[in-house]
Amino acid sequence: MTRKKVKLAYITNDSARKATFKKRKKGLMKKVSELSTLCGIEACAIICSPYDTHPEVWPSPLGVQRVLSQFQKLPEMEQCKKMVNQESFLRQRITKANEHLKKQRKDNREKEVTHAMFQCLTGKSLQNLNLMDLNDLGWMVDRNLKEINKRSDSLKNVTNSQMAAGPSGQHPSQRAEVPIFEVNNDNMQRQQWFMDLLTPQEPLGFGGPDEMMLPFVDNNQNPPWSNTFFP
Amino acid sequence: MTRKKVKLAYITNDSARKATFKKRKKGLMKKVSELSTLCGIEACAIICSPYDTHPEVWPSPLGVQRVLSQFQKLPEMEQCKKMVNQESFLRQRITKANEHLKKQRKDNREKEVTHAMFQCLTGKSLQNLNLMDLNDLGWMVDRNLKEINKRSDSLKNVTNSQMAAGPSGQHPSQRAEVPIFEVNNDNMQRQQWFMDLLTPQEPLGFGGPDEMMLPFVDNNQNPPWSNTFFP
DNA sequence: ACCTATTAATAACG
DNA sequence: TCGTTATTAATAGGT
Repeated sequence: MTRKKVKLAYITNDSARKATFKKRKKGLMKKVSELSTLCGIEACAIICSPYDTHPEVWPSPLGVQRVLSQFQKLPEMEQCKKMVNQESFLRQRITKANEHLKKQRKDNREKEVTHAMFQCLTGKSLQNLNLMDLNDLGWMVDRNLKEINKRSDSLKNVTNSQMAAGPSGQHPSQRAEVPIFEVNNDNMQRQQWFMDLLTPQEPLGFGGPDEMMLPFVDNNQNPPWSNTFFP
Repeated sequence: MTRKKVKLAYITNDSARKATFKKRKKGLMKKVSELSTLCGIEACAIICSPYDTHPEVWPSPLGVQRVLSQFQKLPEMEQCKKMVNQESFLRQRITKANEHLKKQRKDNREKEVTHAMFQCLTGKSLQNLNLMDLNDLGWMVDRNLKEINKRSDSLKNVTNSQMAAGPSGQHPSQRAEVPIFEVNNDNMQRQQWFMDLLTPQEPLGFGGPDEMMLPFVDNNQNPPWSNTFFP
């Protein structure tokens, strides 16, 4: 799984499949060995392939027999209970993959909005952002301001403590307790600002028709500050 | 394999061992599954542990039986041939680890000598370097000069080609074909320079007694430019 | 077979 | 236990 993310499917190219098989068989044996060593348990692996005349085993045929005997002691029904393994295993992987996808989308969205934010800082117009973009942008700006104020407060506290310990600080009276930036939590006011800003238009993304549009924008009306992606 | 390189030994801490077991069991099953899918072969894994009431298997008890039957068809002797697996497996890993160690030492050495080289560029004296250090340093300086000249030549060629295509370049007559820096390959001359430079002293490393000495320096006499580490 | 860019596995921590 | 993150390990594709 490198150079390119591999598709989990039968490799049709013969030589590639053989190469992969050799590499992965080795890797797998190593893993079994490590698991056994690290956790002090018994385990075995058996790999049958057309590339080898007999099955490859770990740790050794006798070791395999030993492990096998434990497995075969199970009554038939117990063995069948475990049968779901295969299916539930795949289900788990699908679930996990979906969760991962969701997270990735959220991360992507955050990156997009951050990008838009920096575009603003370079003076770019907000005209090309649609309502959802502005919504997310506002949410993120708020979050950032809160973090800045939080950081600012903690720095002030440190400074104050230092001044209390040794009065070498200067102009303590100038340290106000108000946030550096005011976080406006008045949604109605902001919504009005949105309305002033928005002119009827098609959604264009940040950079005109040449740039990618923001994906995953559904057309449901999301009220401002009620985000699909955030928090 | 992360945060810290793990020692391949039984994990004595109970909770840590259990956590590792769970993670690695999952990883192992995934690996078996992938190998089977990608290469279209039959394989199975059986893991016995005190954490589970019955052995964990992949792909399913029936799948295991199928694979097992192939394995058990082997005559006793064939099975025993495979017995060496375990031992030869470990031998291979030891060999590989040693190779890795060797490579790491070489890399370390290269970093040390590079460090020394930059120290020189900041005007630091070479007095504290021993013969082997100077030897390696010289080797590396030469190598770098060669690369610089090579790069210089290729750039010149590009420029010349461009000038041939469109004569917009200027002062072509000033482009000499001599290297920017002359690489001195006369070992005898350099050896003399060494002798002039060296005064009887203990080996001190680069930065005086507070800095680490260069490790892996054996006391055998290496003739200049006949390196243990390089190339 | 070896190399290296890249992804995957996972140890430690919260 | 679960999720996160820094780091190491596995390995796909290329030489």
